[in-house]
Amino acid sequence: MLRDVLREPTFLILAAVAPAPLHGYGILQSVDELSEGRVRLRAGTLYAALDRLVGEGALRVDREEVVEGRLRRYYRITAAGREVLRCGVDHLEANASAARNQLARGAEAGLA
Amino acid sequence: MLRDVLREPTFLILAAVAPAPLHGYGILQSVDELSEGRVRLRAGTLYAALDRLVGEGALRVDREEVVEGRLRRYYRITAAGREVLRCGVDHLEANASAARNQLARGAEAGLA
DNA sequence: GCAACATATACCGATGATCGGACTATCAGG
DNA sequence: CCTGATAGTCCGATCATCGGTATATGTTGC
Repeated sequence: MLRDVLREPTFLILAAVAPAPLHGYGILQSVDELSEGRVRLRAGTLYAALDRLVGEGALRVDREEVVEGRLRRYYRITAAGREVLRCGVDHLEANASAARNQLARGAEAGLA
Repeated sequence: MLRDVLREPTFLILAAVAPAPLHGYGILQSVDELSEGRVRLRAGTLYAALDRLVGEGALRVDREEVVEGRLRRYYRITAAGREVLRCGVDHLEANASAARNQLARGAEAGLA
């Protein structure tokens, strides 16, 4: 379970797949919604990250379908992947609250 | 004010300098504390990031002192830098709460 | 006397996630 | 016809970060 850092795209990919198995293109859209348009995943980033996450055991391929002549590959989050994501959430919140506190201390001091 | 992404080290550096001007080595220690030991900045990362942030106008050199024969260069956060950090905090919190929600939806569905 | 450690900054090559785009393919709508 | 949505694949480029080295001084401990 040795994860150094979850970058934003990777973090959001895991979050997108957390509720239910989802295919690549669906993840693309889900990440867009989850981040309220702040993050637009590149196809290259997505499929590379997907391969990486499967390799690390955070995701696994659930099933493949062909819908209207187009392949859909569904990815499912693993127990390890959920743990990584949970850890990442805690991490993010800790950083956010620490930074918020630091900003408040600066404002108090009347810093530029 | 076009900031694509704040990576964790950069984010924490800004947070460290937010309350008051601080010199490089002090930032190193502050980041360590702020992140509760989760993040250990490399010297290379720090001084490169510092130069970059000054170049971007998020920080500026406040003053230089010589203490016990050693140079201390103090960095001060700018108004733009505070804005970048504030923006980053919101961003982080939004991502964290979205991911938390997704995890809850997965748990509800009894996903592995 | 000397090793080890804290303080403080600087430089450099390697790594790897992400970016930015191109490519293939099908189907719907104007 | 052409655009846009859907769906996946591949590839070179970028650049923040990593990991380590170098330089210097002061302090602590054996």
